Amino acid sequence: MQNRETKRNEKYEKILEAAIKIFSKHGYYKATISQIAREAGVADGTIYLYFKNKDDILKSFFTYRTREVFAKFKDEVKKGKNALDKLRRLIHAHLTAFEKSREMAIVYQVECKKRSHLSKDKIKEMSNMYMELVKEIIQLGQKEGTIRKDLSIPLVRQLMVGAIDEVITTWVYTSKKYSLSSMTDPLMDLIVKGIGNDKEK
Amino acid sequence: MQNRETKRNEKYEKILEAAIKIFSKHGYYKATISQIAREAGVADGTIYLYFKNKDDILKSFFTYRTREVFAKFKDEVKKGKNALDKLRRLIHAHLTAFEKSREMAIVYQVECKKRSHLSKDKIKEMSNMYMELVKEIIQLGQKEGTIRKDLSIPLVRQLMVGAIDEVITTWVYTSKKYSLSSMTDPLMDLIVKGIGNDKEK
Amino acid sequence: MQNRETKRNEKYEKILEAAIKIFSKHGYYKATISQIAREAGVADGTIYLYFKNKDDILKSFFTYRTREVFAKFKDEVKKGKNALDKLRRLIHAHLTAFEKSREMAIVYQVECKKRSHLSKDKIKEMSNMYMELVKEIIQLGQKEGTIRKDLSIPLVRQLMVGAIDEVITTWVYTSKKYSLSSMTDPLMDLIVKGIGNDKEK
Amino acid sequence: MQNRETKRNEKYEKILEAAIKIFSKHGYYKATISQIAREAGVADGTIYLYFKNKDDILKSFFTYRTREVFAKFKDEVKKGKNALDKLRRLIHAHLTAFEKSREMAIVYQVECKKRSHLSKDKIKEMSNMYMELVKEIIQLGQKEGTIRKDLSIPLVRQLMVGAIDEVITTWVYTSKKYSLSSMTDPLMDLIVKGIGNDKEK
DNA sequence: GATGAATGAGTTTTCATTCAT
DNA sequence: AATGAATGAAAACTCATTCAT
Repeated sequence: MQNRETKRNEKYEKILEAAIKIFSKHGYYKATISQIAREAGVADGTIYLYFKNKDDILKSFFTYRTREVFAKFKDEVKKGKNALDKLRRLIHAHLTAFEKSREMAIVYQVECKKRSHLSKDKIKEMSNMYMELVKEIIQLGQKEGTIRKDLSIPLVRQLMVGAIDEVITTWVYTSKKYSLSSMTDPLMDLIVKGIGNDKEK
Repeated sequence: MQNRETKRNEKYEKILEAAIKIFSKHGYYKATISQIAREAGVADGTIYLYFKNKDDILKSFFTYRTREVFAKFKDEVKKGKNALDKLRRLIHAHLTAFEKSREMAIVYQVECKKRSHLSKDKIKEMSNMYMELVKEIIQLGQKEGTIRKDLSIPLVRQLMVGAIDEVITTWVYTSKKYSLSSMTDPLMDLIVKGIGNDKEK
Repeated sequence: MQNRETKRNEKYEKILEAAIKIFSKHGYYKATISQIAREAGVADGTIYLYFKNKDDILKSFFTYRTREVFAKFKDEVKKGKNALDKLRRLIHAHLTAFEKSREMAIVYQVECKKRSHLSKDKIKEMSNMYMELVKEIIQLGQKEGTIRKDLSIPLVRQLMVGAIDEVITTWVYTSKKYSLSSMTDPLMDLIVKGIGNDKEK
Repeated sequence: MQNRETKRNEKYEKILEAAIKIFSKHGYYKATISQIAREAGVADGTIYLYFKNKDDILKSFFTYRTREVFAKFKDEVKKGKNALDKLRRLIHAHLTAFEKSREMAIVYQVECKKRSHLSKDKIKEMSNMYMELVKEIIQLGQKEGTIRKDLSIPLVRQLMVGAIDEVITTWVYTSKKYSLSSMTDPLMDLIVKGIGNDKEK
C-alpha cells in the first residue's frame, strides 16, 4: 500500500502534468485554473493545496524540469571520452530532453525560456549552468587540440543554445515528421565546422 | 497642411509606439488598454478607431515591423559583393534592427517570435522569407567555393536565427553594456568557421 | 444642466447610500458588491470607478458621516447659551443625527463604531474630538458653578457616549415606537443629576 | 480516570478558548476554522464534532459566557447590603468579568454585543435580565430613599450598560495601563450623583 | 472519535470593449 | 473623430464543510 507522502506526490505531479498540457494548448494566460483542474481530475480548490497560485505552477514546473534536465546534461558531459564526444552528448541530451514531450517543450520554450515568469536571477543562473558545461568542453578541446583557441565562451554558449532552441522550436511548430534527436549530428557538424569551406585553405 | 491620411497615420503610429513601450514593460497580457491610451495621449475609445482590438495592436506591430525589417534585410543582402559579405550584412542588419530599440526587441522576442498571437502561417511565412535569404547566400557561396556544399539550408537558417536571437536575448537581459552590432564579426566568425580546430587538417 | 462633476458626485452618493442600505441589512461581510450594485442601479464594475474596494466604501461612509456629524455637534455646542444648554444641544444633535436614518445608525454602530474596519488612530481621533466638546462644556459649567468640579473629563465622555450609544442601539433594535430625539431630556436629566437621591443632603 | 463527559468537555472548551483567541485577533469573519483548529491543537474536522458550524462556536461562547456572567451578577447583587452596595457590586462584577481576558472582552463587545450573530430575541433576553437586576436595585433604593423616585428603569439600564461598555471598550483599545476594576468607584460616583453641581441647592 | 484532504459554491476584482455625448 | 464612463463577463482564489480512512 502507498503511504500518504507518495499519494501526495502523485497528485502534485498529476496537476503539474495537467497544467503543462493546458499551458501548451492555450498559453499561460489563456489557460484557466478550472481547465487545469478538470484535466487533472480534481476540484479547482485542490490545486491551491499543492500550489500557492497560478504562477507557482509554472515556476514549479520550471524548477522541476531544470533540475532534472541539467542533472542529465552534466551526467552526459561527464561520460564523454573527449571534448567532441562530450559536445555531441550534450547536444543529444538537450534535444532528447525536449523530444519526450512536445507539450513540455512548448511550455518551456514559450513561457519559461523567454522571461515573463522567471526572475532575472533564475535566467542568469540557468545561463551560467549551461556556460559551465560549455566551458568544460571547450577548455578540454583546446588542450586536446580539437577546438579552436580563440573562442569567447559566452558567445559559444549563445550559438549552441540559440541553435538548439531554434531547432526545437521549428520541430515543435512542424508536425513532428522527423525525430528531434536525429538532428544531433547535423547540428553538431555545423557547430563544429561552421558553414565555411576550408578545402582551399 | 497635412492631409487626412497623414494625420490618421500619425495617431496610428503614436498608439503603436505607446503599445510597444507598455508591452515591453508589462508583457502583452498585463498591459492594459488604458495604460496604452494614457501613454499615447489619447482616450481609451480612440484606440478602437485605429485597431480592431488589443490583439490587433500586436499583430499590426508584428506585420509592420516584419515588413520593415525584411525589406532592410533583403536590401542589405542585395548590396553584398559576395556570399560572405552578404552574410555579414544580414547578420549586421539583424542585430542593428533590434539594437535601435530595446523595447521593440523585448516585445518582438517575447510576444511575437514565440507564437501565442501569431498564426502558424505567419510564423511559417516569416521563416520562409528568412530561408530565402539564407538560400540565396549559400547557393552563391557554394558557386564561389566559399561555402560548404553539404549543407541543409533549413538547418543553416535555424543555426543563424537561433544564434542571433540568443545573442539579442542575452543583450536584452544584460544591462546593455556593449553594442549589439559589435557582435556581428564574432558571431559571423563562429558561424562560418565553427568551433572546431582545422589547423591539423 | 448639470456639469460632469455634479453627476460624478451623484453616482458616488448613490452607491454610498445603496451600500449603507445593504450593509445595514446584511452586515458588512455578508453584503456583496453585486447586491450593492443592484441596489444602486449600476454594474458591479462601476463601483470600482468610485471606490478602491469594498473596504473603501465603508471607510468613505465613515469619514463622510463623521465629518458631517461632528461639524453639526460643534455648531450646536457653540450655539448653546450656557454649559447645560450646550450639553442638551449636544445630546440632542447626537440623537437626531442617528434618528434620520435607521440604516445609517445600524452601520455606524455595528460596523464602524466598533473597530474592525477602522484604524486605532481613526477611533482615537474621533474619541478626542468628542472629548474636546465635553471638555469645553464641563470647564464652562465649572466656571458657572453648574457642573461639579471633581470630574474626570475622559470618564464623562465615556459616560455620555456610552449612554447615548446604548439609547440609540436599543432604539434601533426596537420597532422605533418612539422618537429617538424624545430621549434627549430624560437622558440629559440622568446624566446631570445621576440616579441618586439628594433630598436628604 | 476521567469519564467520557469530562473528556468531551475538555476538548469542547479547548476549542472555544482557541476560537475566542482567534476571533479576537482577526474578527469573526476573517478568522478561519483552520486557524482555530491549529490553535486548539485539533484537526479541522474535529471542530464539527463539537459545534454545528462556525456560527455555532460564537453563539455557544455567547450563551456560555452570558450564563456564567449573569450568574455572577445576580450573586453579587444578592450579596449587597443595600441599594448602593448592590449597585457598586454589579458595576464591579461587570468590569471584573471583562478584565480577566482582554480577548474575551473584544469578542464580546465587537462580535456578540452588537448583533450580527445573535437573534433579536437573545439580545432582548439579555437586556431583560440586566433590566431585572437594575429594577431590583432601584426599587430597593427608592424604598430606602437613596435613589430618586422619578426614574425610568429601562433608561437607567441603558445609562449603566452604555457607560460600562464604553469604559470597557476604551480600556480594550488602550494599552491596558490601568486596571478595569479600578474604574468601579469613579463610574459609580458619576452614575449616582451625575455631573451636575448640587452644592447650591 | 479523530483526521485532514478534497470539495466547489461564492466572492471580489479586473479590464477589453461599447456607445451616448 | 474623439471621449471616457459604464458595462458585465470572466477569472483567481478562499474557506466552511464533508467524508473516506
